[in-house]
Amino acid sequence: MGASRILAEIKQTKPFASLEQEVAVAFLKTEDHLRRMKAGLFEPHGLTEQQYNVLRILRGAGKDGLCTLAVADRLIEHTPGITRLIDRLETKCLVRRERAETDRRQVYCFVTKAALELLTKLDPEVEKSAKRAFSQLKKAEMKSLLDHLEKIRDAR
Amino acid sequence: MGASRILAEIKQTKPFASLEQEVAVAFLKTEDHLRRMKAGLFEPHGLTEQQYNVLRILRGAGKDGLCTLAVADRLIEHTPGITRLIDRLETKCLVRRERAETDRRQVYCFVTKAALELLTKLDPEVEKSAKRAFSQLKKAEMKSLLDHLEKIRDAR
DNA sequence: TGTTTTTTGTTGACCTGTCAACTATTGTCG
DNA sequence: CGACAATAGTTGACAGGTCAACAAAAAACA
Repeated sequence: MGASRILAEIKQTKPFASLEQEVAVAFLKTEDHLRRMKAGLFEPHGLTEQQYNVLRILRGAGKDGLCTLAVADRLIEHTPGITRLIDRLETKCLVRRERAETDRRQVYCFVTKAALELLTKLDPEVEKSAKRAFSQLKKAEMKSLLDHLEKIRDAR
Repeated sequence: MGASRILAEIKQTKPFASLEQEVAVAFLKTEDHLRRMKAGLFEPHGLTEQQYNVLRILRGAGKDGLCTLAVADRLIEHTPGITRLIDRLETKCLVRRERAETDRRQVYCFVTKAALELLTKLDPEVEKSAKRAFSQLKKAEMKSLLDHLEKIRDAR
């Protein structure tokens, strides 16, 4: 039953080549599930998940701001996309950019007041959504999941 | 130590609002890790992960082929992208398409011989990659992980 | 000082995901 | 049969991830 469940979901008849491949597919399905959930959360506010992540990072940076690549660094993802991502946030007046005087290569980014208000409104929704997403897991299960995820990231 | 590990990875100082949010971030990091791993696997063969998935689905369908939306259905992801995805596979001569005679709206897709050969070459690599990705997990841990992932997908 | 290297950020091109709108064909129902 | 709805697929537009190439400024170095 456990094994056949994922097989049914992907409409395959052949069994998995290995337990590892079954985990890989289950992971993919779960990723997708969570991604849709989050998209549904942010979309009503005109944000994408990545845009929200950038805003959170910038809120964390406070009024010192952060230069562009430092934002990219803290993001899951990396350099080239960040410029355009922040472009869109600037267009929406959620981010303000300013070239550094000391090092004129750097561009510092700051959250605007509007962004802070939006984030404040989103905070409880994000929390609620996370609680719901993992509502079927007990605390101990979540901890075990955290541990497994860590081990996956540690594999070489 | 467990908790501070992810905090360090995302270079945040504030603790997580909740265990649930910590799991969400850990999940995101792990997704990214796996995605890069797979990209590195397929890229040398000129394929993306999605293209590979489509080829596997079509191999599974055998010489009966599958109509376009049936492929999309079996994919994690959905309709509109599928046309262009298959366009690119057709360009590479890995997929052949044919309009159905009985229902002229339908377009059936088939893997080509070249695609089958490519898949045969990839099979052991995919298996090896999956084994390595989850090499730090014992069998029981993988099963527990499968169970947790299922519970996440079940949450409403 | 002047040349070279590194850092910071940006742009172009391509692939994918997503939504809305659209075509063509088939099915339904009065 | 003819209007209308449903189905299969396609297209356009935009967000994002990714790579390679690039410009500007700063740092290193001879």
